Amino acid sequence: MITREHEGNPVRSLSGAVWGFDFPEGAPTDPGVCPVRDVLDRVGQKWTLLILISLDSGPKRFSQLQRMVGDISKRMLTQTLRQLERDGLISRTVYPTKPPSVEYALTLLGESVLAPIAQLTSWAEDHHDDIRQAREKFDGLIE
Amino acid sequence: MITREHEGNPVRSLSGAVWGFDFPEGAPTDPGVCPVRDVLDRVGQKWTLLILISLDSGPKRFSQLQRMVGDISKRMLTQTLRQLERDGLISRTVYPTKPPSVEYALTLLGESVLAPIAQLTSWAEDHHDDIRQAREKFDGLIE
DNA sequence: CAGCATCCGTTATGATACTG
DNA sequence: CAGTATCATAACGGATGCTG
Repeated sequence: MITREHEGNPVRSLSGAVWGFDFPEGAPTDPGVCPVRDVLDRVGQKWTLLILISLDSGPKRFSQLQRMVGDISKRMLTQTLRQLERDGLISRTVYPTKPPSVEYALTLLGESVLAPIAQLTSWAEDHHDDIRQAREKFDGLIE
Repeated sequence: MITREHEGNPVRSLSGAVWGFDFPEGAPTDPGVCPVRDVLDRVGQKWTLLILISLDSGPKRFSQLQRMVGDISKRMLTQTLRQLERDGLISRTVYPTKPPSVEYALTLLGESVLAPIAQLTSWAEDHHDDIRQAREKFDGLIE
């Protein structure tokens, strides 16, 4: 739900029929109350998608992911992996070898989110020419 | 394409068959080269979706949007609208009345992006219980 | 009404060094 | 190997005041 409890505020519903959820006034983007917001935020984060996509081809170890994703720092890799783990999208398994190795893998939930994400990236692929042209036109006009 | 020109870098393709694009090493998230990244960034931005959804029910004026979206500042509303206009997702029409009124509306491109976005928000709706439970479990374990 | 300019605090991200 | 800790910086976002 894109909603926020905001006592005493008038609530007007927008496109509820189309979107399947109500869309009241107040700040509909308050995280912690709005899981849609959470998901959207994750998607927008710099490394989340790259990691999920990397894991789509099977479980990977920490350093393996770091090489696959490219120039991500250990700091951001750790942070993003933790978030994804907390959200239940990936699993983390420690093998007590020496030195230790840790394996990350998509959970069923993590696999399921890749479908709608693929829709979005597919749209981007299909329309990036339109977007590029629109930008050139726009930038040409303002100068 | 989630790619970056990174001269002299070895390029390994990941899941190209599944994702419809190559996914080389280097920093695949460099904006300006990667429209997918662009779109994803927009989606993750705080107000983009709320504005697009608001416009889904028909053209709106500036102050009308500000009321609908809730507590967005004029600054952010202007900024986000400009971006969307530049990307060709919305149109901006100025009516030279006094005082002036400006109407924003979805373009065909803007309408088309709402479909994949609806997929994603729908997924979030369907699975927000799973996510919430995963978080509780995770947070319970680390304390 | 519909902005734009400015200031300023918060958050996101990166670089680097250290550890079990 | 797989992190953690610390520091620095850049991008984001909000508040306010001004203007055609």
